[in-house]
Parts: sequence; C-alpha cells; structure tokens
Amino acid sequence: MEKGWSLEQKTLITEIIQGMELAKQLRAHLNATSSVETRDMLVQSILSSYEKALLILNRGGSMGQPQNAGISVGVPESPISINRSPGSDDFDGSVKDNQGYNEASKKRKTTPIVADQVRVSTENGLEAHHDDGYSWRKYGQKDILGAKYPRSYYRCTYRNTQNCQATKQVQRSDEDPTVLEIKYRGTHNCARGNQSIPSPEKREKKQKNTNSNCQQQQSQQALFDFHNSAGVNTEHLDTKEEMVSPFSFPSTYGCTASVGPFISLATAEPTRHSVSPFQMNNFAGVQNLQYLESDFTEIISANTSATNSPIVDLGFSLDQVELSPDFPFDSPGFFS
DNA sequence: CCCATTTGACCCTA
DNA sequence: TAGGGTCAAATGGG
Repeated sequence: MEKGWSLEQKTLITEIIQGMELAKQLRAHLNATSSVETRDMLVQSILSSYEKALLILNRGGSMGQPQNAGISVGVPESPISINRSPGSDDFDGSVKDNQGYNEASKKRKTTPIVADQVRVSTENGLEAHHDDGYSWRKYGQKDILGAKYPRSYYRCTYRNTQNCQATKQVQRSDEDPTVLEIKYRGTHNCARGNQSIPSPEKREKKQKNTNSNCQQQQSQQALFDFHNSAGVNTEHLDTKEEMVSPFSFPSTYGCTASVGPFISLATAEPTRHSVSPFQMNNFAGVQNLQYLESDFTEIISANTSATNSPIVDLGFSLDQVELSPDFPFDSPGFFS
C-alpha cells in the first residue's frame, strides 16, 4: 500500500494534500485582510482538489463499473455532487428498469441534470457555440416560455449506434446572451465517452469525421477546441487547467458530458457577472456544474464552490506540496 | 448518398 | 391545460 502506489494513487494523495494546503491557506486568509475573492478561490480550489481525489478514488474503487468509468464523484458530502447516484442508473441505457419507463419516449425526463454555463464569444454573431469534445446531434428546438432565446436539444451522435443516452440542452441566457446555459443529461456510453467501447459494428465509415477523433480528442485537444470555439475566456485559467487536466482528461474526459472538462473550462468569468438566479449557484466561477433534479428544486446550493470568485492565481503549484509519507491515508475515517 | 439540421406535431408531466 | 421534451418527415449540405 505504501510502496506500490500507482501513479493514480500518488495523484490522489497529491490532491488531498493539496486540499489540505489550500485549507491552510484559506485559514490564513481568514485572519488576514485578504479579499473575498481570494478566499472564494481557495475554497474553490479545495473543493476541486477533493473532488479530483474522490474522482480518482471512485475510479479506482469501482473498476468493475465501466459504464460510469470516470464519472462519478458520488460523494454525498461533495458540494458539487457530481453524478449523484439516483441518476446514474437512469441513464445507462441499459438500466431502464425504473418503473419500466422507457427513456426514449417523449416523457419528460426527471433524471438529474448537470447544469453548466459557458460564456461564449458573440463577437462574431450570436451563433457562437461551444464544443465540449463530444459529437452532438440536434434533435429539436423550442421556444421556452419567458425566455428570449430558444432552447436547443442535442443528443449524442452515437445514440443509435452505441446506445449513448447523453443529451444536452443549450439555451442562451436571457440576461447575458454571451452565456450559454447548458444542461447535460445522462452519461456517455459511446466510445467517445467511454474509451473502452471499441464500437464493434458497422459505423466504421462515417466515424471518420466523428468517432475517429473520439479517442484522441479526449486529450487536451478537446480542451483547446473548447476554449477556442467557445471563446471561453480562459485568461485566468492556467492554474485551473493544470490542476484539473492531469487526470481528468487522459482517461475520463469522455465519460461524462460534464465532469472532466467543464470543471475548469467554464470557469472563465473573471469579472462581472450579472448573475442570473440560476447562475447564482453555479456559474460563478469555477465549478459551474451541478446536478439538478428537475428544474432547480434541488439546486445543490450547498455548492460552496459557487461563489462569484474571480479566478486568481493560486500562488502555488503541486510542486510545492510535499508528500508526507507518514500521512495516515489508510486510516479508515480519513475521508469521512 | 449520407448525415445533420429544421420544424411542426405529438406526448407527457406538472 | 400549458409548457417542455422528443419524434420524425422534410430539407439542405458535403
């Protein structure tokens, strides 16, 4: 347990230690006259670290659950409870045992939603879109009551071929048209989302322009694509990127439409935001994704992560975090 | 020809 | 019953 630690485990430890360090910093800042933003940022960072650690733990501990590989950070305590379990089953496509309701019907889905908000550049017109690295196919658009802009409905391109049930809704924010409110439903079962699926059948042909980049693109490339195409302001993201990407991208980027990239990507709002009631909870700064039950009834308001904190430089790096070999990670209650 | 988008209609939930 | 989510035919682009 000590010696044969895998890279992942080391990363895990690093994340945890990082969280501790950040907590210390935060404590220091609480006493000092530091800005609220700085504190918020620290909180964000702490949460991010723990979330990542949990992500790793979850992956490591549930090797036998390919369908959710890399998604679930299903910690109840987690303020950003990514992938809460009630929903994780709903979507598998394979698990539609919920009172026999077929998810493909026109029924309104009541499954959890991951909300995300992305600021896009509209300088080139309103059609700025964001690319999250997945292939989406638009299947509908609706004018929503009380909303200025229509809502677009997308589903994973591989829905039919790989039974990928991921969908997303994109709607431009009323208050700030440069902000796209994106809600994700379901998780990706497709090869893009889950690298393990080789996509056995046909489909070889057209995959050339879609699935072919499925694997590769799950690397940072997707990140950059996203940044660029979305025009997301990433000027302050350097730190965050580094913090997140090392482990979320290589292997898990694809699996949730949300977890990997968006944690850092959509963070981009360093300055103002006129926070819509919705944004209030999530778009603020860093972790602007969260699960919602239908509508916002269960907005994870506990989302401490969601403060209007500009992203500032953390002023530290992983290198500065020293691993303490004696740290009792194995102690059972450590994570609780 | 294949695929993605558009769009009106349909169906379900609240 | 209104509003939201999805279907599926029509259409257009590569």
